[in-house]
Amino acid sequence: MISHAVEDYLKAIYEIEEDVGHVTTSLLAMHLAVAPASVTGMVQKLAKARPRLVNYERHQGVTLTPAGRKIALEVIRHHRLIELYLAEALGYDWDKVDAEAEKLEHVISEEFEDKIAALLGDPTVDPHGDPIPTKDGTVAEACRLPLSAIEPGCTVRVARVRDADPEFLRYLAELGLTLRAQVTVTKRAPFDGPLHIAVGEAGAPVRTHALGRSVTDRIFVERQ
Amino acid sequence: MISHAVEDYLKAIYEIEEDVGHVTTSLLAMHLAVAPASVTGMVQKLAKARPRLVNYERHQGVTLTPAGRKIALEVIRHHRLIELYLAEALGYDWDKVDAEAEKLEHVISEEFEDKIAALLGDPTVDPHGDPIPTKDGTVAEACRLPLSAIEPGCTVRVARVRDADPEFLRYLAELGLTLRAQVTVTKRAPFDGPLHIAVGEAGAPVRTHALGRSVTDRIFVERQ
DNA sequence: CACTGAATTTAGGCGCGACTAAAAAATTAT
DNA sequence: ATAATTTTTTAGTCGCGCCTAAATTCAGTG
Repeated sequence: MISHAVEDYLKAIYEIEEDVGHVTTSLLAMHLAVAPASVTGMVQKLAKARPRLVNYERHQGVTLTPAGRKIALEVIRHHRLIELYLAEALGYDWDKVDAEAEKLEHVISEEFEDKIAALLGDPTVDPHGDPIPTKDGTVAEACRLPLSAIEPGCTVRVARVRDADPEFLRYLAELGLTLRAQVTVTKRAPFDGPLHIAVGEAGAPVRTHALGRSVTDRIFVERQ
Repeated sequence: MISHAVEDYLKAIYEIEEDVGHVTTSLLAMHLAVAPASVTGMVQKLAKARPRLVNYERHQGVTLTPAGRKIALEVIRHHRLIELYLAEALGYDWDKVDAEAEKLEHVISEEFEDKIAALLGDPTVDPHGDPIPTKDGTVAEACRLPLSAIEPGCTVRVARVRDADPEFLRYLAELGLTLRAQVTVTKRAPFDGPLHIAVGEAGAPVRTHALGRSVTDRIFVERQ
């Protein structure tokens, strides 16, 4: 039996690997809100497990083995399916879904997974635009074009928000910057000045904002 | 923070208290699939907790304190709401809902509870006919009239099935004996002979069965 | 190349909730 | 009333996942 803790470690390793590249003890410790020494201990256990779940050599960081990656993706699939289900079926706001999914992801059965996936029509992204891994363990390439890189004059759509902080998500929602919202970049200040944007669909009231990099770097968009 | 284990103990104590009357160490051990010594240990802890969750004196059995009962009822409310939600919203068969709810009951938030309760229209019974405690901790009197006590000639409705065994529940479903099914008792054999019944609504095809006490004692009915 | 500061690992421990084996208490039978 | 049986409790352990404090190893600088 795989414990919840192990699932959390594997998921965290996958996520850090994905958006930092190299997984260190201290990054894992921060991500999991645990002391670095605890991470070392657990990682050593995962490396000794049969089948091995991670590759580990002291001071060299951690990588997932195929077996470890498989489990990580199953948990992430659960997480993102549940997030979407909570939003679609129960009317959750997008800032609340992460915390609830964090707990549910470890306990739902295969049957539950299949039922909500079918009910949602085998969706490909969760409410933050993160891709939902398929049952056989493939993940679509995530959108990696930050709003901060868009030239003035371009119109794009919000495709992904890379942050789970409820306060940040509520802030974005207030600005109208929800998933699939249309955004036109009107002006880009030199250096690291704010980005001026207009949010809204054609024909609907448009709201304008000036946003710093800490915001625009976390919003990924797709050209239309 | 209340652990899942503590919640399971309090729930088990409540359930045994309800349908046996006196809660002994060994009954609890069986119910929880745990060694009797483990029960003694945990019960002593619950009795020392602040606020005290159970009343306990060695060799005298256990009872819930108001604080313990409150927690037990919250967990049971979760359990039964989830069972009904799984059946209604996700199309689960009634033999599968218990196992899934057993895991989910410990992790859902208040918000989740409220949302599914509202979505189900504040229901009063779960798919097995067990009453769902209200949020303020009141429980409707459960139906206590066993099918085995019904006189030949009487027509009743299935109001509650007091068994969580999936195999048993599938067996009942096969006979047509689901919640709210109409049953007419046609003949009662002397002593502990089988009870002859006819299952089905007026105008619909009726199926007849002969059932032993081990079955008819677990089915509770209401007169129409 | 040695020094310094940061990151990582080792060592030792703790609380939780389970276990087994053995003692003690309660219940039932003689 | 006492002996035999069952139930319950005590005593002592174990694995898990976390902690802190104290080594150790790494990486960047003079």
